Amino acid sequence: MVEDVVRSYGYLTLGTRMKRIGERLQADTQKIIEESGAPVQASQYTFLAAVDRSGPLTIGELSEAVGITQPGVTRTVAQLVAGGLLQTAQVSGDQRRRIVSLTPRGEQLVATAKAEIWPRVRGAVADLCAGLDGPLLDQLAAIEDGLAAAPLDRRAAKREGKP
Amino acid sequence: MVEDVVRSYGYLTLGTRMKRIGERLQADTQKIIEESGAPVQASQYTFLAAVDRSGPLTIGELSEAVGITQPGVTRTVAQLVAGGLLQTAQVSGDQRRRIVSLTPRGEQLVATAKAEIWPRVRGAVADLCAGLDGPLLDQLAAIEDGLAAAPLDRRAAKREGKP
DNA sequence: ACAATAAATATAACACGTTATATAAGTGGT
DNA sequence: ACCACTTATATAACGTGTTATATTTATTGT
Repeated sequence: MVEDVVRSYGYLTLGTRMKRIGERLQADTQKIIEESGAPVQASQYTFLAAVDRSGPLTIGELSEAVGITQPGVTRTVAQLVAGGLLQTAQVSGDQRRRIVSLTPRGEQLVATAKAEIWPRVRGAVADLCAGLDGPLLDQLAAIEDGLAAAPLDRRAAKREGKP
Repeated sequence: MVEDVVRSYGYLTLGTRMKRIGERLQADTQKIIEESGAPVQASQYTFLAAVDRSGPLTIGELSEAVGITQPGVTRTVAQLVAGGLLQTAQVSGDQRRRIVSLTPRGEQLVATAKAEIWPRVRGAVADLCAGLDGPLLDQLAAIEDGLAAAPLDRRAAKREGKP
């Protein structure tokens, strides 16, 4: 067994470590989403959720809302438009802006996600993080250990098996 | 001002959020590295640190040590070999394995990093995380706010200005 | 009114992780 | 000895973020 350098180095490698945990969580979340058969990537839900929550937004506003840079938003929006979940329209009076909104299919997908998928994800993460407290690095270690012991999708299944 | 959806959604978007914070930390770290003129990406330091810490490792062991998948390791090692910082050798008795070790230049780069760069990064992150405690989501919010107020490279500079 | 500047979005090139699969080398049972 | 299986690394295709820059449309100062 080789030592986990990222874990051993503490604050020095905090960025790498948080990114790594985030990717792991997203991958696990993706499995939960796939069990439900929704044709969406975990990261794309963030976009749908933003428009659902705040109403139609321009590309720039959406960029602020989801916290990624504008080129990233432009691309993901294009994918979701191609998938029939989002649509864009021009703003009257400013030809530069485009307003992004949910299509009927997008609305429906969000409604289903709200009812069925998001609660499972939230529950699984809450299960993972239950009782966490104290120094950040300790909590991160607990999350890593927790994920190794039982990934999110297993936690979601378990919670529904015996509520 | 638009609402930050990832932050508002709590546990549901924890993966996205941790990934985002990790990327931000790495980007800030990269700035500190560049001030020192080292020809290395932040994420590549992890590889050098692993070999430095554990001695020569196979690709597979390195994959465990840095916590990323084997294809990712193969690629990054190839880049560092091309950059003259790592070298690989065959294991006698098993032609499949390759052993990765530091070149003299790699050794020197690690020595410099240990003396000059890593302490600055560690100090800046420690400054950012000073006094953090309590629930995970609160700590993440504090980190986000802290980074917005003063990125890591500014914290590193400040600490050296008035110790 | 128009030239210069600013703002919004698009495009290109890259970084760095993933999964799936190919290739080559060892191992074990008959 | 050899066939089947396993193990170690390489390669390919993709996801999703970034920065830098181009393009198009507004805005502003003279």
